[in-house]
Amino acid sequence: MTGSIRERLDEAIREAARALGVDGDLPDLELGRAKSSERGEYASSAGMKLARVLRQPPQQIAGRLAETIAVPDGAAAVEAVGGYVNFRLTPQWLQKLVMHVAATGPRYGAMDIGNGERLQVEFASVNPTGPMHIGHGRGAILGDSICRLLEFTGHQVQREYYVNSDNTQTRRFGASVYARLHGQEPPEGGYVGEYVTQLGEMARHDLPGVEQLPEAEAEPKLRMFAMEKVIDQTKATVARLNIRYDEWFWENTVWETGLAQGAIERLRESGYLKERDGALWFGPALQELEGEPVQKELAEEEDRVVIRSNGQPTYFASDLGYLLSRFEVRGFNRVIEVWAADHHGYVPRMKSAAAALGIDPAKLVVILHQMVNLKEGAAGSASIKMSKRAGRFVMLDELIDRVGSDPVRYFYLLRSPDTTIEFDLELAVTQSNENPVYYAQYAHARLVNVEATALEKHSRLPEQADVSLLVEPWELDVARQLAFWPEVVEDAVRLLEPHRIPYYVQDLATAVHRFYHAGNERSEHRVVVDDVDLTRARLELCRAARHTLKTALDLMGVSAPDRM
RNA sequence: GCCCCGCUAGCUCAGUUGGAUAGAGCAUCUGCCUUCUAAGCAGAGGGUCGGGGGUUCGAGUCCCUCGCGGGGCACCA
Repeated sequence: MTGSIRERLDEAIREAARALGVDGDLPDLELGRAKSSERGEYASSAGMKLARVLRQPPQQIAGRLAETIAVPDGAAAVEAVGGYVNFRLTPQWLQKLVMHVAATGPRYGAMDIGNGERLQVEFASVNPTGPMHIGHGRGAILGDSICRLLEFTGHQVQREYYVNSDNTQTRRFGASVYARLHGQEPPEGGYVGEYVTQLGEMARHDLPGVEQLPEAEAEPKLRMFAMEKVIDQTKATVARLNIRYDEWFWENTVWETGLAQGAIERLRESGYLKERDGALWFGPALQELEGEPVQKELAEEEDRVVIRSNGQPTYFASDLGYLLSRFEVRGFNRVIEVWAADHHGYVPRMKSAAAALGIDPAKLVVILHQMVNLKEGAAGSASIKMSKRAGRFVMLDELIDRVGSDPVRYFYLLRSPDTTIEFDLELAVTQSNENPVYYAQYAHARLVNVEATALEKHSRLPEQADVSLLVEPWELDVARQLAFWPEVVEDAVRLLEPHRIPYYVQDLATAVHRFYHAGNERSEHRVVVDDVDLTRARLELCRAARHTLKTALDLMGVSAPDRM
């Protein structure tokens, strides 16, 4: 039983369609979850889809499909209604599924989609000029969960944090620390947060003599010192959120290893670079002049500076070397970038750079998530963009302190990357008790508890569960939810959308709570009853649900406590 | 001005390539704890899916257009 039941039903109906004489390309028969459970769990609009090809009325086609189709394992009863073909999962199949899930345990839903593909996910790479704020938390949690999903589905994932160490921002940061060290205000465009002053104090202590050095000598030392402190803190913050990185990759290494220089050289030779106004520019449009067609998407990209007229490279130059590091030196088949929406304009530039370097731009996948804005003001109406430079932000650590890692992760993962989050810290704190994460965790804790109770009461339970005893609607409802899990994983991975997981968890937890509650209504519906066979069968269901709940929570990086 | 994202119940949001009466959580209201965990269960109210056109058997979903909100359009990242 690998893959989703949805997929197997889809194959079955396609086969039936071919048997009806549809040859050549089959249209998508749109087999998916039925909107209303009264019609079963799955439905296909195959009748309508094939009406044109078969030149028959939809109703008739659906009827013939329902007669022809061979559903694997007797998984579902098939019924034609109008032009639709509806599938209702059978109790027998659901019962068998419970056994399968209980036996598979934490691996239920895991599938080999990636075939061991080596890929890198780079996420939450913040300028090392200050602590992470709640906006960065979104990218960090999203990226981490994407990694978990990919790992769960047969990909070999490397998790990377790119430390932007060599740029105008970090130099301003160094200059700001220098100013604070000398009791001065940070320079124009510098960093004003309290932590800058603290970094200055730490430097005074840890870098003896730095105070006496002239700025030109002191600033690079202070910059490096401050960046390392910031990265140390970033590592700690991220660890609190149960986020793991394999590599903290420093930008300066692409220069020290000559990768950036090599990339520039390669582009120069292939005619993508030109000098203008004393600077070196990258322009994919140049290639077109030489008769080489350029992909439309790339051709729209404007020229970008690689080396400034003052001789300093831009971050873009580093990124060229960084591309080579990942695709050529380290040989990842694909790289997934998780960026905030304010970087969206950078996507075509990176893709065109990749193409110019001879890297398939399709292998550079960019996931954009919208911003997290601060909600402030008496009316609570003003939406403010966070700014590290201006010291106007809510630190991620503060949020974790006040709410806790699990609710924070759940809160962020619940939202699709496409929606902007208006964040109100006070509201988040007061509402954390209503965070749906507890609902799911409680379901898990209940299952653990009831399983323990069962083993306590019955010292000897049958080895094998007789799952045919699982006949109550609330029991089969749990099994039904379990049947949906693999397709949820499929969709979440294919679309790289982890937010599908918490919504599933909510549904599964609801089924579990109802199942449990049936025993509160009438004691004969409890898991632990006098009848050992019945107890054993329900225990099997508990195990199956508990494993799946735990697995889903794991994919979100959320804990599954044994008691609450 | 150009580009990207959003607009769905009072609030916060789901809704895979268009499918049959539009969903969840929170909030509000009504019931349910001597029982395996009440951080729970059952029920109720609540909607012109931002407005207007279009495409077709069928549109929250696709196209056009307008409005509102967020984010970009650097020799910042």
